Amino acid sequence: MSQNDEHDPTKERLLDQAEALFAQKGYDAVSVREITTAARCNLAAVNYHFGSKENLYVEVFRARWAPRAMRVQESFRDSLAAQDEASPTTVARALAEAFLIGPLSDEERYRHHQLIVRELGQPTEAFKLVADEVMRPFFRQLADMLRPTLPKGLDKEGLMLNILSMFAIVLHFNFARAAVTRMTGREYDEAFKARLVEHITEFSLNGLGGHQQEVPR
Amino acid sequence: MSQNDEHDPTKERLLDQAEALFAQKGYDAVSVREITTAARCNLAAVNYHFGSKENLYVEVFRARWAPRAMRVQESFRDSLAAQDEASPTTVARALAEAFLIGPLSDEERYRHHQLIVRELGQPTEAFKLVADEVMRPFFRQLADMLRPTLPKGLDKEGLMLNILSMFAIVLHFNFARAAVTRMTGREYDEAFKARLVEHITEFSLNGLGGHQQEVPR
DNA sequence: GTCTATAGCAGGATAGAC
DNA sequence: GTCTATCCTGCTATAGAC
Repeated sequence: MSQNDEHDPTKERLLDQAEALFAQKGYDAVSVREITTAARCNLAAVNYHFGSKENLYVEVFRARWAPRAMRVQESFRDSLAAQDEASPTTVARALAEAFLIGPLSDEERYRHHQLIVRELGQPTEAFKLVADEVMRPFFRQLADMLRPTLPKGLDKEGLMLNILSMFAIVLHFNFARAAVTRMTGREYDEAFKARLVEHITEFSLNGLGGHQQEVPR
Repeated sequence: MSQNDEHDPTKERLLDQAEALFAQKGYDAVSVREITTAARCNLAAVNYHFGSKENLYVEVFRARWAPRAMRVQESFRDSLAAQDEASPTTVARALAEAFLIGPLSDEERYRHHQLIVRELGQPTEAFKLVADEVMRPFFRQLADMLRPTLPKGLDKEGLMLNILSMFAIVLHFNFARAAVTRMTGREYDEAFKARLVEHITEFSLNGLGGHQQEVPR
């Protein structure tokens, strides 16, 4: 915590296991004992390295969650850069791809979205970091990309609402897997994820309206 | 629990306070002591009336959450019935109105969405009830309404994905108030909720595409 | 930096008086 | 049906040996 922040193996293991458990069960349902056991270290290690359980939670966001969010954003920008222009179509598709397929493993994606959705509904100390250093800059980029291509009548707030809605869908299909599987009967295999990317792209562009035409790639 | 299920005042107060607290903090962060104190009754009352804390949680969904979901669905059907036909436009608008304005007080809406989103992300015993008795029948109704009006090329699964996406947006704007307020700078007053209904209707119909034209009422 | 041991308190649940 | 008293387990955090 004090000087050599990275590469203390115990600290790293604690962050890994804490993230997995906080994501899976939520902050209150996880005990420090559970974390230290999973990290194969001593009970006192959390307090030694992070000061408190709460601090460890915030540190999970700083040291694990936020960097991973950056990887997703980079993946998004990369697949956009491969396109000729940033049309709403390419932006919507790149967004869906980055968040549903993207650079993360299934396990990482699961953790990532469980953690953020919990923060969205019930913000804690970690939310400042999430909002100010991750969401706001990314939404600003998206707004800058989309603004020139969308109708003039759309004000700044309307643009933000559009972005939030696209996000809502992407988050939901990652977060509510259990419910989606239950309602569609489909597991989250590669085929279904590809199907979801198609759907999200299409819905983000045309809503219920435009299911006739193909979405250009 | 055994015979006269309703109208035991203590039991009712327990359900009310338990719901409020579970919604606000999540199951694990709430203690039985906290609930019984808020309900102005004895610590032992939870175990007497519900057998256990976990059972009380499930009972909150059965006796409070599900009936309220039914009220929202009725409100949706009522505002649709006032329309000439169930076009995608009227369906989308009625959905947004039912969930964002609808028959619920702000407090009820808050509880309702906190509880369901928690279940969506991390299903418990209560999820069976939510999925089988509330979500699935409602989605089926929506599908029946929308099917005749949408393009023929849309298969059953595509229709379900569209419905899930509309839901994702509606849930998100109720659940992630804190984040939405942070990103837009707007409080959830009547004006903003009306704005959100417009946005959701428009986005559900046309996505990013159709912001030029007005949405007919 | 990692360990053991333990303080100190809060949790769910129950027994039994009323 | 409601209460008090209490059991027992588990929790976070810390002190101090190594």
